[in-house]
Amino acid sequence: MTGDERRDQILHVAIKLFSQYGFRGTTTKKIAEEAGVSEAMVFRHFASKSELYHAILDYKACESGNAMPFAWVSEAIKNKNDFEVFYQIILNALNRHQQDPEFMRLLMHSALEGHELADMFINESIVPTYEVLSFYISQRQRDGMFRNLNPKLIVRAFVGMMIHHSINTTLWDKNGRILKITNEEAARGFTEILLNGIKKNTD
Amino acid sequence: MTGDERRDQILHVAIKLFSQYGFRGTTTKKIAEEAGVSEAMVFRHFASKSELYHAILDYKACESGNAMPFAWVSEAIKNKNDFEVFYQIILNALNRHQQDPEFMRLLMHSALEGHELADMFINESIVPTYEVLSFYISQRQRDGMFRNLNPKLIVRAFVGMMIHHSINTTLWDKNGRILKITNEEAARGFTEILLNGIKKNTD
DNA sequence: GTCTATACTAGGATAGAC
DNA sequence: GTCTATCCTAGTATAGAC
Repeated sequence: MTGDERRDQILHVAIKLFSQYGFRGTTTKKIAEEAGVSEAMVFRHFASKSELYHAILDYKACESGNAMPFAWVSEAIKNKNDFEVFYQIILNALNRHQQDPEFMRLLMHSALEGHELADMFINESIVPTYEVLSFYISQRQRDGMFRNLNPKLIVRAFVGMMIHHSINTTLWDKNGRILKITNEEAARGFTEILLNGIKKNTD
Repeated sequence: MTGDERRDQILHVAIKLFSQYGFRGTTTKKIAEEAGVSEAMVFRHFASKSELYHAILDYKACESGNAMPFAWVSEAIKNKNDFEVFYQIILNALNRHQQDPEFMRLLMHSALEGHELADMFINESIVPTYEVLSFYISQRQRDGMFRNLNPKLIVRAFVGMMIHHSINTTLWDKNGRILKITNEEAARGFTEILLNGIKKNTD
C-alpha cells in the first residue's frame, strides 16, 4: 500500500472510531489494530493524535459542501413558495444526516468535548439557517401571510423537529422501532405542521 | 467532616465533572483535587470509578421524580384541554432541564458513551411521553379535532422542539445570544405552532 | 478520616532495525 | 513502508502510617 493510501485508510478508521467512542475514548492502539498496522505507522502518518483529529476536520469540512448554504432554495425563496422552502431544507438535511450518520455522532462528541468541529458546524450550518429562515419568515409576516410569532422561535421549532428526527433515526431508533417513516414523509409532515402552525388564518 | 458528608461532597463534585467532561474525560485525580482531598479518599468512599458512576445514577434516578410521569396533566387530558396538555408538558420539561443543566450534559455523554443512564432516561421519560401523547392525539383525531397525520410523527415534532430548545438554552446559547425568551413564552409559542399545525381547519 | 507513597496498567509517542 | 521494542506520562487503585 502506498503512503497516501495508507494515510487515507487510517483516516477513515479513525473517523469511524472517533464517531463511535469520541476523541478521548479512542486509543491510537485501537486505530492501528483496526487498520491492521502497528501503532508506529499511525504516528508516521500523523504526528499526534490531535493532528489526526484535525485531519478529520479538514476532510469533513471539504466533503460536506457547506460552502454555499441554501443556494438551492433561493429560487423557492424568491417565489415565496413557502412549502418548497421548508420542505427542501428539511429533506436535504435529513438525507445528508442519514447518508453520513458518523458525522452526527462526531459532531455530538465534539460539542460535548468542546472541540472545534462543533463550532465550525454551528457557524457554517446552524447560524446561516437561522439567518436565512428568520429573514424569510419576517418577510412573510410583513406580507401578512404568517402570524406574528417571534421568527427565531419559529426557526427553533423547525430546526428542533429536523435535528431531533435526525438524531433519532441515525443514533437511537435506527430500525424505526418507535417511528418508521421515509425522509420524504417526515419532511412533508414536519413542513405541514410548521406551515399550518404559523400561517395566518384565512377566515 | 463525617463519612456521609464527605461521600456526598465527592458525589457532587463527580456529578459536576462527569457532566462537564464525561466519564472517560474525568480523572479520579481531578475529582479528589476539586473535593479538596487525596485520591485515596475517593476510593475509600467508592470502590472504583465505575461504582461512583452508578452511585450518581441512583442519586439522579431518585432526585428526578420520573416515577409518575404525567399525573399532573391527567386532568387536562381528561378534559381534552389541548392547549393545557401540551403547554404543561413542555413548560415542565423546560423548567426541569433548566434547573438541572448538568443532567442534560450527563445524559448526552451517557448516550454517546453507551452507559445505562441514557437507556434509563429513554425508558422512563421519553417512551412514556410518546405513548401518552400519541394515544391522546389519536383520540383527538377520532374526535375529528386533529388532522390525520401520523401521531408518532406529531409527537416527534413536539419532542423535537422541546429537546432542541432545552439543549440550546442549557448548553450552547446560555446567554440567549441567538434567542432570549422565557420558558413560558417558549412553551406558549411551541404549543401554538403545534396545535395550529395539527388542528383540523374549521372552515 | 485522612494523608503519603507506591504499585500497576494503559495510552501516547519514539528509536532503530529491516 | 513496516515492524518490534521501549520510553514516558497519566490514570486507577492500594498499602500503611498517623
